[in-house]
Amino acid sequence: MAENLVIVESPTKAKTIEKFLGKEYLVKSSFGHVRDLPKKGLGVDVKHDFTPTYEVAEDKKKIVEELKKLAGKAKRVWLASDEDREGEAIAWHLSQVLNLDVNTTHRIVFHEITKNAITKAVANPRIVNINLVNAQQARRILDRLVGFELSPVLWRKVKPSLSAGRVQSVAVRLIVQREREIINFKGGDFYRTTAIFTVKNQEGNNFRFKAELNHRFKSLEETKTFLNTCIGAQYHVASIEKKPAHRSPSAPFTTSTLQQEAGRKLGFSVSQTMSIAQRLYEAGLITYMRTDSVNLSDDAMSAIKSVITDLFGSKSYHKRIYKTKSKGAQEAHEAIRPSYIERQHIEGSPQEKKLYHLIWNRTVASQMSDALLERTVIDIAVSSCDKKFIAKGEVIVDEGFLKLYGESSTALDEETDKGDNNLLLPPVTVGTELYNERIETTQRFDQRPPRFSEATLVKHLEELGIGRPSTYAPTISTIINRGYVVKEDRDGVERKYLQLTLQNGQITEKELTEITGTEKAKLFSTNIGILVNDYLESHFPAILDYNFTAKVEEEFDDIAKGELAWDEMIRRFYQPFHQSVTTAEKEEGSFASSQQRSLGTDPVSGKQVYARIGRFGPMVQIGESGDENNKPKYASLRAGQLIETITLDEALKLFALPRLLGEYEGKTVTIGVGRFGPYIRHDGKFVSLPQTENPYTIQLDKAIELIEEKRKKDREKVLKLFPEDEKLQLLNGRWGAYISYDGVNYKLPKNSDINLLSYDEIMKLVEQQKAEGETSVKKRTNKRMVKTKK
DNA sequence: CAGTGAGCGAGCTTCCGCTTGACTT
Repeated sequence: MAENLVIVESPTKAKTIEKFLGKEYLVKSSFGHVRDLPKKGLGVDVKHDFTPTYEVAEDKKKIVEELKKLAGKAKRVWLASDEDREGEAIAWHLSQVLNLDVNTTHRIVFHEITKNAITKAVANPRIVNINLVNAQQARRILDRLVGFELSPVLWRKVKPSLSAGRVQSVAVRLIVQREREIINFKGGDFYRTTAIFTVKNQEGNNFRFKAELNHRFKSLEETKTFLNTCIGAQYHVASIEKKPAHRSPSAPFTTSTLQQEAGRKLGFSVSQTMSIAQRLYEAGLITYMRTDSVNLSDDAMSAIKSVITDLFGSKSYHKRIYKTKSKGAQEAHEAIRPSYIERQHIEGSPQEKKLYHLIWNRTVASQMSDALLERTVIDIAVSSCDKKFIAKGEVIVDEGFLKLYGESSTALDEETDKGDNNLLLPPVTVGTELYNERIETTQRFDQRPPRFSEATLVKHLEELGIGRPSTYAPTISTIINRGYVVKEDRDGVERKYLQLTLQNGQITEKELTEITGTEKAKLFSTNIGILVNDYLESHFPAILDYNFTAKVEEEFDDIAKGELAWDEMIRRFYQPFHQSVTTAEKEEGSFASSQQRSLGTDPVSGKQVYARIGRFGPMVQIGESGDENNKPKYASLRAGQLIETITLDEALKLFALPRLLGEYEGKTVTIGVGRFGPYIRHDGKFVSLPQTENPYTIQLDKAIELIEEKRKKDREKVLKLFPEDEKLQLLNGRWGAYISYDGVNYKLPKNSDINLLSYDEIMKLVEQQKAEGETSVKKRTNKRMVKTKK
């Protein structure tokens, strides 16, 4: 029996450490926090010094029991949870549930998993730092008070089951505010001018290159005037400037930067990145994936040095120590890096390989030399005016770290519009005459602010110090599950633009079209997200303040230093906060109806048209609510439509469907639009409208034609019927024949001849598959429940 | 794949941070 019990947070970590410590040490994991406030109810006695009630959660009871048993047998227990606020609290909770004396129990920490660090830690134990624990308690209690007092206000004033919190509500606010910036964006247009020049090089060949005019024209007239002055003009090199430049590698990955880069370079979602990283971690291939540290252990540093020297030579090595820039970083771990730098390639799924490769490259590149560049700028004078064309070139003199890790634009938010950079420029001297092949001026438009992707949202939250590495992915899930935001692709729209070309002394004008505003996997605020945000912003501005977290973090720091009592801090916060909750609860009426937007008057009835959120979601309404004799008409908004931006025309269109076309076979024919697009409804059946048909103008005869077509298809679908039981049918589907019984589909064995199968044989197949299905039915209903919950 | 657009009816929902499962498709 081992005399020493060491408790860490992660089971993977436990396995690794056990190897370093040897036989006398048993290393176990607590699987994170072991106790917490109760799942239901506030769990904080606000009347008595905010005393918290802690409980061991149902799913933690087993592990706590096991640890208790082992702790009882061990001679000495070492609490080795992470070296940060949460880790210290885990150690303290452990001491409480395991009945250990908190004043004598050994507390050890290490922020890298190396033999050296661990033996050093074991040699230098301390005891639990109660001030740090208190800072965590304050954090936990504050979050509980905010979340569990604000959410019920939303249930009463907006809609049941909604939620609000210090982190999620600010995340939603960022997205809503950005959407408003986009709505209010008034971009102008301008004309950008480029020219193609040629010059003979030393070998006598023509060298072509591009240059851009140092002026953007505001109108078409100005543009034309300029082009006219260029007819017959001469061009020569006015000046040449060569400048060395350099680029440095980025720091090794933290959780947030890994999520951003995996999103940009590999197209992974934030949660995808985390679960792939988790697998790599559990396989012992990378260090811990939830970290805010950019630090590398000494062992790793020297391994990186030798790898670089081996692969690229010692000239490519450049030792660099990175410092974290993110607010509130706690740095309990290392940066995310390969566990063994020597392993450049791993076995695994394609995704695992890609992510590992990204981590390996980033880590090694972080210790490599700068990339050296030479930037050349050539100014080209125009004989007929004082404007200049500027040709820019960039040549890489020494790749440095770029050998491994390609340029990553730090400004994730901005679409890169770097213009045209030539890789090479001709070897010209000042005064050289240039031949102008063509001048092209193109209408361009100011860019609206970009929408958030998952990764750019994480980036902004991190910059504000809001949320932790372990919560970025769950926070995104929460705001999507609550319906505050949706993640989707949206089609762009066509936009026309002008292009003028001057060639051979002739100016030609062309109108071109492009697609603009296409969005892929972006976060869009919904109507309910906007409404909840506006409610919280107006009633609880202090919580929604982007600096709220930063401010309370300062106080948590004071508590950690022992300069402030945690209950005193909470008291000061709670008094005004609770007051604002009480005030909000006293308010009468529904917030949603107070936010009703008037769109104008309906030209048919002359009544007002409104948009707002109703009982069943966002809608438009013609006429006044509460008018008993003249009830208003209602129509739901379609997916993607916002109360804030819907126009009168769009609103009126919503009332055009469902449309009654007439009767066929004594039953009405109507046109509607549903989840899968426009449809014809007749005799309880639905027929999808093909893309070519317009639901607003289609006529009865065409609809009947489509109904008959569908009937014909359905008839062809039926391969065989059975007189024994009309619920049984053999049908022809996309993947061949199948059985349909009582509305449920079943498979036919491959290569079965449907003409030979008897009724009894087929029913046997149905019974068989029904029985097989039983086991998976539970799963299926589970899935459905999750979906409806969303 | 409807159309709905209250107010006496019962009880529930919710936070943030630590950790990994348990299911298949």
